Amino acid sequence: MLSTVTTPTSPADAAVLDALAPEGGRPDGGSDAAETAVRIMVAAADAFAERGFSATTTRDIASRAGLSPAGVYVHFASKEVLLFELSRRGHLRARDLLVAAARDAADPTEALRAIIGGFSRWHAEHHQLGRIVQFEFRHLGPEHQEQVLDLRREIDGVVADVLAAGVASGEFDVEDVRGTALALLSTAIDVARWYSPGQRRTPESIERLYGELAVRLVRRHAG
Amino acid sequence: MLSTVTTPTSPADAAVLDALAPEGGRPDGGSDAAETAVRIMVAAADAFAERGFSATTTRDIASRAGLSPAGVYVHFASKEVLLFELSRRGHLRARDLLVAAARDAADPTEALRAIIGGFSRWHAEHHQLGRIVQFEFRHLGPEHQEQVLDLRREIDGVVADVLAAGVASGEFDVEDVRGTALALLSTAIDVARWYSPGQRRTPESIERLYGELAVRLVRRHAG
DNA sequence: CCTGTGACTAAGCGCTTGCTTAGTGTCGCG
DNA sequence: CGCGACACTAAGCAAGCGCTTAGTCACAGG
Repeated sequence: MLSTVTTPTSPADAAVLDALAPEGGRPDGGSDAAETAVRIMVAAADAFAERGFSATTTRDIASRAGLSPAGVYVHFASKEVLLFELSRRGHLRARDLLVAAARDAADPTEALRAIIGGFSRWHAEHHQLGRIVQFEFRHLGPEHQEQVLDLRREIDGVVADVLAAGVASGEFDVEDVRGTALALLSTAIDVARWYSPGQRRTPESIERLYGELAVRLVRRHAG
Repeated sequence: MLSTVTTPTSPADAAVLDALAPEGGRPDGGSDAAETAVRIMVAAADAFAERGFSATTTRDIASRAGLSPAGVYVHFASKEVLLFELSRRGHLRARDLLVAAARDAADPTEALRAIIGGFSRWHAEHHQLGRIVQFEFRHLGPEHQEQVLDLRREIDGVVADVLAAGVASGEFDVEDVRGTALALLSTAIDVARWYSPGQRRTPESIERLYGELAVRLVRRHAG
């Protein structure tokens, strides 16, 4: 809702760590260098989501990660590079989620429900990372913006493809495919802005509602 | 005028000025003090929308407004107060727009089309102010946040009321009124994030599409 | 003419910023 | 043991920050 207050995000959610950790399961404890890098990323994700990129100091990130201010620079060349790494990993995870959901669905209707519901749920569960991904984009340097834009175009493409497939099969009745895709993505993305944990709506209920609304929006009107 | 070098205020849209200027028409030229205050607000809106609140310096605002750094403080007590004034005026205009659109509509269907279409168009035309209103909220002090929240609750209420009226009249088929209102507001709000002038989509086409999508989303399914 | 008012500037204060430098402690390996 | 590699810290630098202070200037009222 418009009136939802953005509460300070609680530190070090398992969800954030989950979305940042490397692909394969850790064999034992993991190397200390890589572990520290992840701890810095989690700390930065917390701080950026709570205060925004520009209002976050490197000292704040360092102390949340249990390091001295200089310790961050052993693992990341600058605050901007740290933002880019968070943004890149966040986009990758979100894209993989969408691609898998679209691939596994039986028909365009179920595909649309799965991708919009899933994307909405992702922005709730990973609302810290989601905020960074969606709202701190402008603080990336030009070449990092370009790399992120490539990933965004992939995400847009998945949604547009599902809509086009539904129109082709006759399940959907959509005049403006790209405009409708834009509106659907907006509902999911905006979840990251208003969601905060511990409120009435859960990621699961958001997934259900938003998946259903997406299907309602595009279905052929039998009347 | 790319070649215009000496203009202190860069983009300074008429749209921004329009949304910030005082209610009544100016009798003659307007007092110089009030005029300067508006010039500062326009400069700050430009800068906040472009770089974000924290990345904007008071020196940047001052130079865009053609003043020395100290000149800003004659009219505004602090950078935060300036943000609040922009946020407050932006919310007021948006609220007035919604209330008027809902009041003037013939039935709930047309009311919904008017408020969601109009709100979307507003976020395109005033995308600078829209970004500040929607995305810089957290940089307000606690009591200023509270004042803005009151306005947001009014805006939420207008949408929920229209949906409830449509359900009552039988025009709409909506299971979760507040959840659907949330999703509809999200599409409109998110326009401020992605819109930029000079692209293919115009504020008018956005108004038409998003108004129509809103109606599609809630209409009774005759099948 | 003098005086008061108020918009505005030049200069700068105290502090914080992102990041660097020089050095410390601990480790694996020969 | 010695040695290099490397994660990490203490201290600090240059630059920039929000905002203040002391004063200038144009002008209205008398």
